[in-house]
Amino acid sequence: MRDLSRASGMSLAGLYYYFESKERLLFLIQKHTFTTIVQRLKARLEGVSDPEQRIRIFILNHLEYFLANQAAMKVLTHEAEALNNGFAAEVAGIKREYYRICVGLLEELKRERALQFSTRIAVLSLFGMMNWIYTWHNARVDADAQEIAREMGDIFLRGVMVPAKGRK
Amino acid sequence: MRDLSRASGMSLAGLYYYFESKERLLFLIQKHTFTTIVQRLKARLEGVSDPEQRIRIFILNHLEYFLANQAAMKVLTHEAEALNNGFAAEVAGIKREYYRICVGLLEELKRERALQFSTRIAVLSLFGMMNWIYTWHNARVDADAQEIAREMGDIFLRGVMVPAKGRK
DNA sequence: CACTGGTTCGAACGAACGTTCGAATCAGTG
DNA sequence: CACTGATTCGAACGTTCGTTCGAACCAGTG
Repeated sequence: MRDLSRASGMSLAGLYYYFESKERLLFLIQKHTFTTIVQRLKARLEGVSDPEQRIRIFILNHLEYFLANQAAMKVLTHEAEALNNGFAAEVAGIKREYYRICVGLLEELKRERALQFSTRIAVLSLFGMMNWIYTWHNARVDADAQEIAREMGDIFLRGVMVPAKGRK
Repeated sequence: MRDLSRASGMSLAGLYYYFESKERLLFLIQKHTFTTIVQRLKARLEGVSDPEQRIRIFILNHLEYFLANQAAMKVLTHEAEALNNGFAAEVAGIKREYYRICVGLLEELKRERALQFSTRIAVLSLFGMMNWIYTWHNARVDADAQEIAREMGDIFLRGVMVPAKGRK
C-alpha cells in the first residue's frame, strides 16, 4: 500500500478513502482485468465461425493482453489465491467462464475434425504455454504478441490435430 | 521462518544456528532442487539416443519431480526472483544449464527430422505447459505424471514436427 | 569432578506492514 | 460571509516479520 501511495502521489491514508482494504483493491483489479479479457475475446469471436480461426483468436487475445500488461499479469498470477472466500468466489466465477469458453472452442474443433484428445489436458497445456510468457518475454529480443500467437498456435493446433482413427 | 520453526519442531532461534538467513535457506533449497532435477535427467538420458524418446524422458522427469513436490515447486516458482544478486547468479546458472539441455534435445530432433521451428519459442512453450501444472493438478481427479507426460508429449511433439519443406 | 565445544531456546529488537483517526483543506451553496 | 460535505493527509496504532543475544543445556574429554 505504501508503494501504491508513492506511485500514485496520494497519501497512504488517502488510498483508504477510496478502497476500504488492500484485499478489496486487489479484488477490484482482478475482477476488472479478467472481465476485460473475456469481454474483448467475445467481441473478437463475433462473426468468426471457423473453429481453428477461433482458437487462434483466443490465443492472440490472451497474449496481447498479457504482453501489454506484463508486470500486472505477473502480480495477478502470483496473487491468484490471496483473496478470502467471499472475494475469491466472484473472481473464480469469471475465470471459470473464461476456461469454459476455451473448452468450448476446443470441442468445436474436435467435433468438426473428428479429433481425439483430452480436452482438459489440452486446455491447461495451452494456458500454461500462454501464461508462462510473463516469466520470459523480453520486448527487446522477442517478437510481438501477433507473431508469438502465430507460433504457439502452430505448435498447439498441430499438436492437437490427430484424427481419431489415426491414434494409438 | 516462524512457520518453518513450528513445522520442524525447532525453535525460531535454533533455525538461525543452522541457516544464517532466510535468504540463504531459500538459496540452498533452490540449489538443491534444481541440481537434483538436472542430475536425475542426465542419468535417465544415459544410453538413450532416439531424439523423440529423449524429449519424452525430459518431460517425464520434469513432471514427475513437479508433481512429487507440488507445494515446494509452487513456492520455488513464485520465489524465483527473491534472491539478491550473489545467490541469484548461482541458481540462474543451474537453471540455464537445464534450459540449454532442453534446447539441445530439440536441436537433435530438428536435425534428425529436418524440422523447422523457433527453438526458443518451442522450449519456452514446453516449460510453460509443464510448469503450469502446479496451478491445476489435483491428485484426486487427474492422471499421474506418466500419463500426463505422455499426453503433453503427444501434443508438443506432434506440434513441433512439421518438415521444413512443408512449411509456409 | 571441572571444562569445553556444540546445540537449543525464550525473549527481545528494529523494521515493515495494513489500517485508523482526527485535523486540515477545498469546492460549492445559501 | 458562514456552513456543509467531500477529500486529503500526518501521525500513530497494533501486528507480523527477519534477526540477534545471552543464558541454558548436553555430550564427551581430561
